[in-house]
Amino acid sequence: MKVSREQVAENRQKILDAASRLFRAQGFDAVTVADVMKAAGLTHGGFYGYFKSKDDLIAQTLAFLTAQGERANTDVAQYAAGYLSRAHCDDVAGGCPIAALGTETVRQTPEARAAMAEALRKRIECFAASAPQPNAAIVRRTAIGSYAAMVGAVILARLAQDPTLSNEVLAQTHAWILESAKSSAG
Amino acid sequence: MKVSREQVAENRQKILDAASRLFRAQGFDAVTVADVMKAAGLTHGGFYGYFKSKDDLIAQTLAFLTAQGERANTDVAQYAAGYLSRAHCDDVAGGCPIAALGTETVRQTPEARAAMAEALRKRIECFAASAPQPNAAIVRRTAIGSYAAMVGAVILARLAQDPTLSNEVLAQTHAWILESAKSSAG
DNA sequence: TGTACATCAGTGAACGCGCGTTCACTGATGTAC
DNA sequence: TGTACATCAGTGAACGCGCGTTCACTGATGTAC
Repeated sequence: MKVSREQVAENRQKILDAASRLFRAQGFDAVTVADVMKAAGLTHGGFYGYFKSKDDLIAQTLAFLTAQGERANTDVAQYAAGYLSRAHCDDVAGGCPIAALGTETVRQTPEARAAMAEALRKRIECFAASAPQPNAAIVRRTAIGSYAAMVGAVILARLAQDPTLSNEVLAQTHAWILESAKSSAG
Repeated sequence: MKVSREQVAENRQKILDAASRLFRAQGFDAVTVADVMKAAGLTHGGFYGYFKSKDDLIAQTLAFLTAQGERANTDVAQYAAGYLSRAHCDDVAGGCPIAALGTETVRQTPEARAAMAEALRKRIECFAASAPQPNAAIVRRTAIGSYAAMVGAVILARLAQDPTLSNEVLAQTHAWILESAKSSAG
């Protein structure tokens, strides 16, 4: 049955919310269109009223997800403290989309990749803009190096099966980033 | 028809070789058992004479792949130069399995994850063992931080659609790693 | 060394299943009067 | 404001298709004598 226009807008959000959590938790291939619709409280047949295809859903979910991430914490040190916490590492479904889906997104449609590429560009600019250093080249280097280390560390920490090693990867990378930022600032 | 024992051993290598390239290039889900067997010059029916299941192939391919990576370059700086080169970044099919399959391996069977976890542990130990520094804590921190940054940088560089940004991520991360290693050594 | 036979690696058709996608239908919504 | 009707969001059965996996069969291998 037909539903109100407000309901339609709300349902769209619910679908994107459900998809963004499911994709991060299980990956693009393991999540079915029916899974997403069920998690949003709908049946699978209605899906194509909202999206052109599953690929379209993937692209729009990544755009939705990376747009959310922009209410940002601009300071590298502060961002790193949250990013490299055990809580973030354990929360795959609610955490950074690049750390959850980075390697598989490389093989998705150009539309899907564009969302990630844009998020990356903005994140680096955001870090660089918030640094107090006068030397722009060093600021940019620190922004890029720190961000790469954060993303890599969370992926490695999730791969490590030994909790001790996993914690060590997070903690040591965190310390390393803080030291590097300090030494290039001084 | 039956084939010689040597041929069997050779076929097994061909299957693992084909799988290791295909999985890195296309991901675990997009590659079918038939694709792998065809690339190895066989038909799909013979697959189950070699492996228990597709999951078993995945686990054994990762073990095969990470065992290969051990003929290592132990020095961080030298390793980073190759790892952060454009050639390595462009060669997804032949490059680092963690950079190609890291985020999707987190969701694979424990056997598959174990291969990656073991490779990670050995890589860190290898970097740490080759460092000249007397302070073991700093050595380990540099090993972990540098490796995280390398893995993250290649994933980010592959995600960036703009070649300029992609190159910048590789080059700046490389410079950042060299600087960090120097400043903690001095 | 030669011969006869059991073994078993490889083949390709077939299976079941679950996926993305389509579609005829339903009934609440929202518009026209 | 009330009524009549066109619209269209949502439903669930159905569709093709491709996947992982199985299996009866083939014929070269390698062993036993």
